[in-house]
Amino acid sequence: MRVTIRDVARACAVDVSTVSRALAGVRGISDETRSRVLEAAERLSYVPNRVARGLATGRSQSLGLLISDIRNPFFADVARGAEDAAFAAGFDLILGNADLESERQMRYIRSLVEKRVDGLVMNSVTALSKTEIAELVSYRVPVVLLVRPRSASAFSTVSADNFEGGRAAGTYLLGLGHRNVAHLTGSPRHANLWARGQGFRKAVQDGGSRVRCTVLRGDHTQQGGSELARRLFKSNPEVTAIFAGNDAMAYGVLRAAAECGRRIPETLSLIGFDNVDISAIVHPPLTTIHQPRYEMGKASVEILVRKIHEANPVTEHRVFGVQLVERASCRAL
Amino acid sequence: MRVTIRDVARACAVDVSTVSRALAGVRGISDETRSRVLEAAERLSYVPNRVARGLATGRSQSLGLLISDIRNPFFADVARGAEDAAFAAGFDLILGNADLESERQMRYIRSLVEKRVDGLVMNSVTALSKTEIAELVSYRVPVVLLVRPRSASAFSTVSADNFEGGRAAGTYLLGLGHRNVAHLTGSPRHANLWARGQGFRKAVQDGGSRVRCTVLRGDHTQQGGSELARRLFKSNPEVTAIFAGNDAMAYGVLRAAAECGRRIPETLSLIGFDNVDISAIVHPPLTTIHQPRYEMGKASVEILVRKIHEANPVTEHRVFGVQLVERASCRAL
DNA sequence: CTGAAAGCGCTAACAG
DNA sequence: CTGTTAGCGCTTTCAG
Repeated sequence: MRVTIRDVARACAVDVSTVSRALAGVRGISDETRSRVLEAAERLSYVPNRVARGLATGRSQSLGLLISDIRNPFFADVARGAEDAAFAAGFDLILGNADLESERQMRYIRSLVEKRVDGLVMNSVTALSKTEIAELVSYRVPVVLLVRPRSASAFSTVSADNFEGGRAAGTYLLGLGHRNVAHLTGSPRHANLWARGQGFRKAVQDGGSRVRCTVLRGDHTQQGGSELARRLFKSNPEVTAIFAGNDAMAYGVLRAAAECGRRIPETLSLIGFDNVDISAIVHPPLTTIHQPRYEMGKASVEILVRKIHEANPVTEHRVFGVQLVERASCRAL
Repeated sequence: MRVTIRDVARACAVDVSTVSRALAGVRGISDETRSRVLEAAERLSYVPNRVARGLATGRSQSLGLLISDIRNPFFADVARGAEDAAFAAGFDLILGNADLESERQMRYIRSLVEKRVDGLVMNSVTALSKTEIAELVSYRVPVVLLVRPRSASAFSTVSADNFEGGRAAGTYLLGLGHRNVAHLTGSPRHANLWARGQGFRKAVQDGGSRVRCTVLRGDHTQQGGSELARRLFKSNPEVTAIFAGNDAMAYGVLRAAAECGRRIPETLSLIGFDNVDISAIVHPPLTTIHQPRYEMGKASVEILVRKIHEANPVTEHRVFGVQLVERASCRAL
């Protein structure tokens, strides 16, 4: 049997409540008894039982992190930021990979609620139906989202300024003299990709009427990028610049370009979005839009923790600025 | 106040213990009362409290995953495998990034033990001192390690066959006709890297006396790979093939080679270890040794779960085969 | 098959 | 400042 608070109490002839107080480090206990208790606890190698504590206090000191896939480097960075913030605040982080599948996502949510997590940071709720979202809300657990849903909601959010990023990409390309540009992106239901596209479109519109802009949609993966690029090269061979919805797609473009004999950046400029680690390693080094992933993860649990501690929590929306990282995949016309 | 098992009991005029039995799905309860209880639970939107259950049963149904850094794609894959296996077995996974810092690692271990995790999968214990390991053992929590320590220990392990991988790299290079080869690696304290080097050395020895093999040690990072490569090009300019201890180092070599005007694979063959995702994207696509990361993560929690359920658990050592993935960074002499 | 009762280990008023 | 007294919500003997 494990040594409990009672054993410690017995060992120094005090009540368990006294031990509890000493261990909790509250004031209102004499220094002498405190150190006596602490010494005894140490000697008996007492290990507090947080689940018992959790039952008594109603707080588990753990948070849930529900993302689509930790293997996506974006989420790995976010997770690290989240984890560091949680660690600093004395919380543990329960990880869930939900693949944006609503059923899997709900199973996780229920499981986490049963474990009484004190809060939840989630990738997104876009895969959830209205009733599922209602269920989530009914659990009354503080939630921070990493994707700002277009509909208003009770959840706090942390996101990057995707719109501005898209616009920056557009003005950069136009500034380089490109007048026949393309945007390769994913499903319009993907809020982040959508905002990037909108920003890009805005830049193009502001660039005057002489610029041609073709938009192609497909899978927002390397594979998808390749396919779209090939289609683009056929339908609009005069295109001189591409804005890919994310870096993965940009790598696909890189591939397709190599196969189709289009040299980057000599005859085709390419800009991505994300600034994944390998962007600097790939050939040619990819010009892209950087979003502060680690900071976003960190901020999301900081907001969450604040929300947990506050009496009547406010829903907060924090958007992080993005930054164009100029490398070698774009060239002036 | 949340609805508890008592509310459900009251609602169908039975005792809480009956509700408990119905919910647990044990036999020895009439189908009629069971369905009545289940229906009431549903109607009241009862959400079981797993921390209370945990206190009563002594099991938390959660596991700890303690790795150095989730941003390392190797661990991201492992984590995903671990998470999938945990999910399938009804366990949650608490993530900890310990950076191989012993203090941080111990803080996590203590915190996880306080939370009464049912088991622990850890990257490695090599950063821990003898007393720290003793402390870990004293907690009597089932542990699976992802790095097989060279010393015997009470922990189960899951690892890749690093020795065989190193040997495969060596025989492959020799088979290509290379007779002046180099191995760039990290600290000899890093058990995996060490085994790879030993395997490589073995292949070289088996290759006869006419092959020259220089070994350089530094940081096992891209940066480190670059520096070692530059040093190598100075000290042994006739080298025709390099085996990098991991892919990150190989990328560093790629960089250094480009800067020093050595073309890969034309004048220099390069082989890595890990088969990180980008290996296929980088230029030239990297020939490397693949280890089944996802499967290793999966296996580690499967072993852990088995260990948890068994009465007198056996420590198990599972080693996964590796595979040479031939791409375009090596050429016959 | 079901109810009663006694905890699991800890916290939190409330007295003294 | 410390002890007493109730629980937190659930499981689990032990009777009936």
